[in-house]
Amino acid sequence: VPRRGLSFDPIAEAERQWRVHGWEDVAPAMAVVTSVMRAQQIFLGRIDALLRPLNLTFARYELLMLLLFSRRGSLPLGKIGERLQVQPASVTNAVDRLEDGGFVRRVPHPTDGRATLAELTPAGRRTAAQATKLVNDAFAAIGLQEQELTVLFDLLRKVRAGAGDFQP
Amino acid sequence: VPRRGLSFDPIAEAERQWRVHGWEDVAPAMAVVTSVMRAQQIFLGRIDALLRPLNLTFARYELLMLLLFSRRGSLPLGKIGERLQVQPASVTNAVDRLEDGGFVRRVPHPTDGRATLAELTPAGRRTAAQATKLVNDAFAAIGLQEQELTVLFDLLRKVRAGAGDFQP
DNA sequence: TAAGATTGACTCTTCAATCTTC
DNA sequence: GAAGATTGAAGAGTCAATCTTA
Repeated sequence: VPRRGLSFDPIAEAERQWRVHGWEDVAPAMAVVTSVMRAQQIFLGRIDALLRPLNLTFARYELLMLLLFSRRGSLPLGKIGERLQVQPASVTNAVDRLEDGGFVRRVPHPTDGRATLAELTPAGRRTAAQATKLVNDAFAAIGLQEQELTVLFDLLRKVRAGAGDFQP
Repeated sequence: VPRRGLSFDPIAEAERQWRVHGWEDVAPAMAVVTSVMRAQQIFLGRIDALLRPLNLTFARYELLMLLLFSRRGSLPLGKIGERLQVQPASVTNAVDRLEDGGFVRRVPHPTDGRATLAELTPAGRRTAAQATKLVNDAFAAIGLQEQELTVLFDLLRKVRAGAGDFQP
């Protein structure tokens, strides 16, 4: 997305405004929240654009990779939502699309009549590998050094843990 | 959102899987991208929940604050989109809702017949102040120290600049 | 009763097409 | 023709309600 860049950083400018208006104490946190929002928008836009030709989105790609890394190439939908930290409705939606694309099959759970498994098809396996090549290029293009990535990850991990996302 | 936390970090687990499957070189970047996605989800969920009683969302709140910080309390919709880095359609949508809520008025641009201004109403000014109290609490609850926030901001700024978001 | 999954209503986002005015 | 704004369609997310099975 070659949207023309601004001649200044709008988030830095917003932080300045917060300070000017007497909220110096929360200005840095505000800037961080806004930066996270914007970074997410950038990442998602890039990756979704890359994956579009494969009939995938980042959300569906994550689901595909989770299945690929699973022992049997299949998982109950509930387990998927738990791992991906999304609502059941989102899992249903993503699996619907993946099934339409022929990447996944719904299979009844062998022992629990309430549950459904999403199972990778051979096409799903192939496409996951193909998509990973594309996505890896996008990851590499982030432009941070190994150590910076580690610091960034650790800080965000602290944020997530603080929000009760998992037991640290 | 008191969703029960997992007993492990699903993103750290995903990174481990990437390493196991031979993508050690991109695993840290993958973990960062996923962490940003998740942090955004957390922030947005919290803030939107806080603002819901005021009939605001984070997107609308940002627009309100941009107007509040502007010289005249009004800006052309195009300028708003540029500053907030969202599409024109998103601005139209947000202004529609804010207008429904009585926080903003559409006013014809005095010199350019094509353009429209969004102008704060007195209620909009009051509500913006009220919302800021709530949002500031959420910001303060991030749980990072001043210096950590600075480091986080700088790293994300580098990511944004690398994506061509603005001229560094 | 509770768990697993689905559905429908709603919000926010993007994109492409359109309309008016410069 | 190009800029500013709006519209409609499509995707993904939330929540609340529902249906089936344990």
